[in-house]
Amino acid sequence: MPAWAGLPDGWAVGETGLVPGGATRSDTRMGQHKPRSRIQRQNRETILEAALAVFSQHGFRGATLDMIAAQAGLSKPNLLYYFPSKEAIHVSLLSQLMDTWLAPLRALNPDGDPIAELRAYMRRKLELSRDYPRESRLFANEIIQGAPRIEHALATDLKALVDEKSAVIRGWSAAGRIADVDPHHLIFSIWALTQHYADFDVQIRAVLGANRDPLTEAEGFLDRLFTRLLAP
Amino acid sequence: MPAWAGLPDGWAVGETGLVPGGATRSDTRMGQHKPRSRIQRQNRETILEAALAVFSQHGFRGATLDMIAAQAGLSKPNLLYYFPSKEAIHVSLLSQLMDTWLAPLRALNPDGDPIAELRAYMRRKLELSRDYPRESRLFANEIIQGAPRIEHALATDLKALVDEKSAVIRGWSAAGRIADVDPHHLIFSIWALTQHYADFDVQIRAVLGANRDPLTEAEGFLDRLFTRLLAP
DNA sequence: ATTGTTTTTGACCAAATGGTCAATCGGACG
DNA sequence: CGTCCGATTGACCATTTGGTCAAAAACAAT
Repeated sequence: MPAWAGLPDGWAVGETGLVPGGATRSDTRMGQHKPRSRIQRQNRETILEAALAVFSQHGFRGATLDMIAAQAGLSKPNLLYYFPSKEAIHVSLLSQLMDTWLAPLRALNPDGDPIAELRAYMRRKLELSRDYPRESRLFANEIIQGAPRIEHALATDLKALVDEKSAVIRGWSAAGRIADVDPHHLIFSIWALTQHYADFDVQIRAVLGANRDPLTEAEGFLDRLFTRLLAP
Repeated sequence: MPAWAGLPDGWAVGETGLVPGGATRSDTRMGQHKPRSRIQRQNRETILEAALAVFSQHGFRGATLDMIAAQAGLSKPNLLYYFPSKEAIHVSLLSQLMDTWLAPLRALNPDGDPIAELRAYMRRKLELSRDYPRESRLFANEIIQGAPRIEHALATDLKALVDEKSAVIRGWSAAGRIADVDPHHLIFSIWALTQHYADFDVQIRAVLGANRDPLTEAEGFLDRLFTRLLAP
């Protein structure tokens, strides 16, 4: 199963999945690509799971269809029976990822307690780093290389969401309920600090040495950090 | 010229540069690979500069010798006259980079004012993100993919340096001159927050929209953040 | 000019890689 | 049992790519 199964999700968005067999779906309603057979869903999931492992570790170009096929336990032509191309697999992963990735920010409740809400947001993002490091690295790889495949989503969906939540945070500042910090950079700092523990995992473990638990320690550290930063 | 020319550097370390021509250096002292002709130094620099641009944008496997050759204005066989392989170019870049990258931490002065020292460290790292984003991304690419080529340096050189400076910071905490925070995670937070502005540049600009200057804003934000975090 | 050395490159090569295709397999159903 | 259709794959292909090599330029020293 895909790693993000059972998350505060919402599917939606892109999903560039062309149905195998080539034939156009007889379904008239647009965007209704679901009716795949049991075995099809199964294999698509297997492939995406394998592709996640390979893409996140080697990047798009570093990954080969053979690697993904081997990891999935399928033949290469069989991969291409379920996905039209290597890029389609990649895009499919990215579009699923976006939702999972933004869910924690979506959940920021304007009516909750400001500091509690922001700390909860940070903690949820840290949980993603702990539980879904491969997804984090897949995303990081894409952004570092200039986000060729998701730049548009960043400038539209992501920007809209961040702007919306920034307004909320600005309101909290104005009301004196949290310190007066730039909301955008506050959000960036949450991203940076939490994702760092997934993306730079090797480095962190190399520096800390074995028998220390980076993610657990991070929780305490970051909690203190944001508490101090946000105190009015 | 390489982008990091004129930095608080120190060369040293690896430098896996085999001298073209195949002949062994007559120099008896080990590690003395320098005596290259003017044109050789020139072309090696041109190649490394081009390779930095290409590797940092496409990752190791995403980069091709043809891209690098084109960027450098040289023929592909000519590249391989100056470097034995694609990997040698990459390693050469990484080993130079390590020094530049760690210089700011090395400069942390145990006898200075704790908060001023740590803020200065943060600011120097942020300057690296502003002035050498390609180097930052090259490094990030390598770490994300498991640091296959520099894991050893991380576990030895880097760990040693961080441990050393951590002891200093712990001393400051114990003396009540800064708040009691875990030194390792404090350093990680500086890395995360500053490098994020280089590595995730596209995302940040997409979210902030044009006509905002991320790096300048970041300086103020981060200064406030660390001031609040470290206040005893 | 002549000779010797360093640089440069066009032509090639073998391996890797994304993708195609015709043929085969397998199971559901009549 | 036989038919049909989705699933699977071995063989194959064109292109890309890291790397080689022998020959040609450049250049230096006499």
